[in-house]
Amino acid sequence: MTDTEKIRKRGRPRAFDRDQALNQAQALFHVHGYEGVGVAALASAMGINPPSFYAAFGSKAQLFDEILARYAQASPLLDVLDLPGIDPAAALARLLRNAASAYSADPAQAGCLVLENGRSTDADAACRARDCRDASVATIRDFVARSHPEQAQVVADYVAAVMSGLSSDARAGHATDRLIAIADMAALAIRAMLEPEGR
Amino acid sequence: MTDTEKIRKRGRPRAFDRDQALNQAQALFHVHGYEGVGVAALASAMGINPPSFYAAFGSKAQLFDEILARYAQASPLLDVLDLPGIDPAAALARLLRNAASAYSADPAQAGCLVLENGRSTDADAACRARDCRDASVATIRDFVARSHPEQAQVVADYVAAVMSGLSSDARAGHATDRLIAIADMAALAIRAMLEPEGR
DNA sequence: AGAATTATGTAGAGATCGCTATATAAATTC
DNA sequence: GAATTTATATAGCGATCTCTACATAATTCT
Repeated sequence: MTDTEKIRKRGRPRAFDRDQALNQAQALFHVHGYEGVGVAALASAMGINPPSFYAAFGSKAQLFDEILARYAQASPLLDVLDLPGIDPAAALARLLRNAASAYSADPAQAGCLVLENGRSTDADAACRARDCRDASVATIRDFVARSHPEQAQVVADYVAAVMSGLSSDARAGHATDRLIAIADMAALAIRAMLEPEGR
Repeated sequence: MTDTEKIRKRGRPRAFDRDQALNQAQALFHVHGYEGVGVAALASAMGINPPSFYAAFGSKAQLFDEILARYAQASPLLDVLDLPGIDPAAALARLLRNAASAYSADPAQAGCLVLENGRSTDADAACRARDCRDASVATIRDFVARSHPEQAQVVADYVAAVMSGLSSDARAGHATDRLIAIADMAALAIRAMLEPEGR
C-alpha cells in the first residue's frame, strides 16, 4: 500500500498530473535552457494555463529549483563511486565514460541540465545550478580523498571540468564515440595522478 | 602615414568613436553574455541612442558577430602553436596554462567570450560562437597532426573540452591557481597521448 | 548658397516577458 | 443544501525586448 493514491483534499481536484507536468518542463529546460523557456511555453506544454501553473509551482524559478533537485537525484552518474572496493581511477574513468554516453544519448536533451544552466544569464538560476554542481564535485572530492587526500581537490575539479567540456560538446551535436574518445583520453591524467609510481 | 586618420565622408560625422564603442560592447557581452545585454544597455554604455547604434552596427546580432571576430583575432592564446620547433605536448600544456590564467585574470571578464556564448539560448548567437570555436579547434588539430596525425582529432577535442571547463570554472569565480592546477593535470593526458613510449 | 548625404535625439511600435485580478467550476465539510 | 476550499479559464498589467518613423543637425559636393 504505497501512498501513490493521493488522499483527496478539500477543494477542486487538480486536472493534470503534477509529475507528468514536471517531466514536460524538465524536457523544455533541458532543450532550451532556463531563459529560453517562458512561462507560456511551460504552461502550454503542461496543457494548463498560467494561473494553474503558478498555483502548482509557485514561480518559474521555484519550478526550476524543483526540477534541478529532481534531475540531480535521478542521475545515476555518481553511482559508480558507491561500488564497493572499486579502484578510484577506474571509477572516475567509468564516470567520465558514462557521462559521455549519457550526455549524447538523446539528441533532444543533449548535455547536462545542471552544467549547462550553470552559465545561464539569469543570476539566480545560474547560482542554483552551480550549487547543484558544487555538491556533486564535493562528492567526487570526498570519494578521492578516501584514498588520495592530497590530490582529491585537483582531481575532482579536473573531472568536473572535463564533464563540463563533454556536456558542451554534446550540446554542439558531437557524436557519442567522439565524446567517449575524449573521456578515455581524460582518464589518462586521472591514472597518472592517482598512480604516479607505475604499477 | 597610416590610414588611422579617416577620410572624411559626406554627411554628418559620427559623434562617437566606433572602436571605443566596440570595446564597451565587448565588455558587456563578456560579463552578461549575448542574451544578458539589451540594445538599450549597449547604446547607453556607448553613450549613444538606439538609432545611432543601428546605423553604426546594423543590429545586435551583427554587432556580436563583429565582436566575436575581434575577440578571436586579438586573443593570443593560440600563438604558442607558432613558436618554431616547440614540442607539441609542451605547447598544448602551455596553451592550457595560459588559458587558465587569462580566463581568471580579470574577474569582471571571467572565462572565454567565445566558449561561454557557444551555449547561449539564442540559437544564432550560439551558432556563430561555436563556429568561432570550431575554427580554433581546427587550428589545434592541424598543429597536432603535423607530428601525430592519428591522435590529432582526439587531442584537439580534449584540449577544447578542458578549455571549456576552465572557462566555466573561471565564470564560477574560481581562483587562478585552482584553474592552473586543473590545466597542469590535464597536460598529463596530453603527454601520455603524444609520448606513449616513455621518453 | 543650395542640394545631397549622413548622424542624432525623441518617442514609440509591436512583441514577449513573468505574473496576477477576477470570476467561475468542482470538490469536501457542515 | 449552504459554506468552505481549491483549481480553472479569460483577460490583461507593467516591464522589457529589438528595432524604427520622424524630424532635425552637421557635414560635403556642386
